[in-house]
Amino acid sequence: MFEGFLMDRTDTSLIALRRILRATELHGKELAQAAGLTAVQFRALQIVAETGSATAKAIATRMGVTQATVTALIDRLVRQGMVERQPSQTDRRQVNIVPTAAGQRTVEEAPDALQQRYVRKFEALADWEQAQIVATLERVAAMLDAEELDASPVLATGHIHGPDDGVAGHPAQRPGPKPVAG
Amino acid sequence: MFEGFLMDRTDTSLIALRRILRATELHGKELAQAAGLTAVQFRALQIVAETGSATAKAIATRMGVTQATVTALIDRLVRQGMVERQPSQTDRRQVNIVPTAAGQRTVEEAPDALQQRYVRKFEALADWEQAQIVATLERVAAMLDAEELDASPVLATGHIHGPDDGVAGHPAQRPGPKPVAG
DNA sequence: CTTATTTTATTCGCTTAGCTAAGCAAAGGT
DNA sequence: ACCTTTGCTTAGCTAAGCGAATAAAATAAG
Repeated sequence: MFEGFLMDRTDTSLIALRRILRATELHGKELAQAAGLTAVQFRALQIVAETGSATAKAIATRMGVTQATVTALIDRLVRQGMVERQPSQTDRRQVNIVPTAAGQRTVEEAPDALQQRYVRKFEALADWEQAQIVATLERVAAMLDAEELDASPVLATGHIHGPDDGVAGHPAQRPGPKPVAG
Repeated sequence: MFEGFLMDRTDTSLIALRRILRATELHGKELAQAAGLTAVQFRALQIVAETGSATAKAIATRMGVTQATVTALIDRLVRQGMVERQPSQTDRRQVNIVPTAAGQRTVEEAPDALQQRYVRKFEALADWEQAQIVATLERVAAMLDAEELDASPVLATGHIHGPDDGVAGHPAQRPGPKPVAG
């Protein structure tokens, strides 16, 4: 290959990618700060609020962590009055985590500046431009995640999709992110 | 999913974005696991190895955390034989963190599967496709990060291409993202 | 030159987040 | 009725982060 400029383009794309990551990373903190919760807590609350109720298992799967982690996480959310535990009647092993009024409000009122900014700008684009962006993003995503990899719209905070988006699918592979050992 | 009517293009693009984030997130763990370090540790080691030496302050600034955090982080890297502390002669307050041979090797040999996969696929694309991807990614990045945002190629780890690709630059501004409160 | 201020790193105590391993209780199978 | 799986919790550990309090060196004032 012509090392010269071909390489340059690869670099450029990597850097753009990095900017995207960085922006989202910072956004997470920003958003959590505004809501008075940590990013992880907010994420869990979001999942709960999205469907109105979720089991610990479901949350763990969605977040890619173990149940034990979720237990502690929910403890904190309960302590802050964001969610409540409701033992399920259909299956008494399970516990349904439901948002409190405050929790629901928190999620709904979260500024989510980043996404709003993005959405605003995206929707201001011409039709063909939008189409092109979608096509490219999907292509890049495919290049990165190689195998299929559950892409539930976790980024989507409020509004976006309807209330009862089943979300069911969730191959739930990736049993545990298995982070490094000590 | 309900791509039918509920899923407009904005949604689709957000989901693609989310896939990209997710892939990178997982990649961080993967990479760290291969290197025997956590993602954060690896990142710090990377910074140190990049320039051959860095003060705690510099690392803190680059990573956007406090010095206290860096101290503990470096402790762990020292314990693992990845870096060493070398008191500076020019300014006896500061401590230069330098990589050990093992640490240097670790950074250089890090597989960085994600990036390699991406680069491989990217470079297999037709010329116009590459150009289009670059243009779109930059556009999206601009939509997301709005303001300035030091976009140094931090993603670039073992870096596929040549040994001495510039990379130097690093404005090293970014006074400190002042991460979320606790 | 002496004193005050700022800078750099560390230590201490605490919180969040993550894991594994053990355990209990409810559902299901055979 | 007995195992087995499933769902959640507890307990104990590590990593990562913070702020506050030092300690020591480098600067700035005086």
